[in-house]
Amino acid sequence: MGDRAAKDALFDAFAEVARALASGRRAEIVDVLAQGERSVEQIAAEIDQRVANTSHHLRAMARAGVLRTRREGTRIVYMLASERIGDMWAAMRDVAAEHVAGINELADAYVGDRSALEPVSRRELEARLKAGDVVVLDVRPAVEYAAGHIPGARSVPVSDLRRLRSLAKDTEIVAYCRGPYCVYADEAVRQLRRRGFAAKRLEDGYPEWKRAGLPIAVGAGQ
Amino acid sequence: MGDRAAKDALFDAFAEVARALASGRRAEIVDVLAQGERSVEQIAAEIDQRVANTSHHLRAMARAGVLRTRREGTRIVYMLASERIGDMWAAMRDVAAEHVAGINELADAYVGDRSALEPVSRRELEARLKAGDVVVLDVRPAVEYAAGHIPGARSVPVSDLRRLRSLAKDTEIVAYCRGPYCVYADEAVRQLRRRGFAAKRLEDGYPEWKRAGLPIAVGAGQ
DNA sequence: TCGATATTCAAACTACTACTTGAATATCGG
DNA sequence: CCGATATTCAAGTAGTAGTTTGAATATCGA
Repeated sequence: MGDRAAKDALFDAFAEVARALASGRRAEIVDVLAQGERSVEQIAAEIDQRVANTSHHLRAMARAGVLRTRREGTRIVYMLASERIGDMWAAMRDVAAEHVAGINELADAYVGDRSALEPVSRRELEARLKAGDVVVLDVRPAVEYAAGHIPGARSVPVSDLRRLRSLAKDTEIVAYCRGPYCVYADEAVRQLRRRGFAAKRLEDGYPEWKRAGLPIAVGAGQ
Repeated sequence: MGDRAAKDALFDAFAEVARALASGRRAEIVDVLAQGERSVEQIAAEIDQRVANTSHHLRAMARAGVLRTRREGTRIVYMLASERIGDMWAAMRDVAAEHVAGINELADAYVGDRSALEPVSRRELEARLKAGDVVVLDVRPAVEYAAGHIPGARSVPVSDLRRLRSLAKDTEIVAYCRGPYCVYADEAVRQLRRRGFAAKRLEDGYPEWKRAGLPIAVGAGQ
């Protein structure tokens, strides 16, 4: 007991969890799976990688314990092993946002200039939802809405946004999507503003809302 | 905006934070620094590594943003960049405890058999501290006690435990140390029991107590 | 300024990791 | 059982990480 070899082995095991997220592509995978389970092919498409390479990453992560699989007919569906993985990913992202030099420049390069988008905090959105003076749009793909969304939000994937007609010009709109580094809500807000609506984005996204213990709704509804 | 290269760069930056903890030795370093700042030499001693190698790890971690340094005369003192690093380490450890196959066997191999030690939860210790029917011992080195401890706890490093005299045989003792995988409290409980005391250990340690937002005290006192 | 102490650098070796390509395996619908 | 689809395996390459050794640098106290 207490010898160096045993201690090393224990901490190596802890480190394996970090190693499972210690590559940009694997971080992307966790970010995608935080929205819900996906097949290998879907994940490969989202992270812009070959299927074989994606499969390799997925298996490694599953071996490390952070992912689980389920068979669905001919395809294998991967998912986060538990919600605690999402907590860890959020902690990691927050640490990066706080401490990694240049992360803001990288974020800007990816999401573009956000200064005009006036992000709304969770707390503020919660209050305004209660007051009922805001229309909330979930601009993620419809399957993600169905897997869970903010109660009262309407599902309008960015791709369908043009078809949106039934909104008074004077109602204020808040759009949300996958998280702080997701561009769907940005795109939606820009488009809505061009059409004359008063639109803002939620500062983060659905997973953060859920993680904060705020009420959620599930199903295709609305 | 939104192109693959920018997205890859952003997520690579997130991954760098994970990479900073993706080795057993670096995980040990975070675990040590969660107790308070340390010089390179002290850290090297705690993780049983050469100073040069330790320095190498420390610099890499500082470059990634998870550590900060301070000069103190001839030595460089390293510390966690912020408490959020500790949160991330805790999330990582919890994920490992929940999902990594064989982690319990590795932990047993390191800390020995704990089944007889009857760990006490934070909640329970809090209640019993309020009721005043328990003696709490902080069995970490004295400097760590001084950097922060549970209010009302008495500082008795394991090495000094033999000298402890002034305790009635019928008072119940709860010992705590650095965390769930720290062996000081285990050793203390075993020793106290051999001497006829009713001793148990806190299930985790001081950092978890603090992270849970429970009251803490600072200073050499008592 | 000089010696002692603490830390970092440089070079070298070994081992591992990410990604690609092409083949192999498993399931489903007919 | 067969073909089509989805996923995984195997082998190879290029690049990166962990550790060791010995030298270099920086600060302090005299």
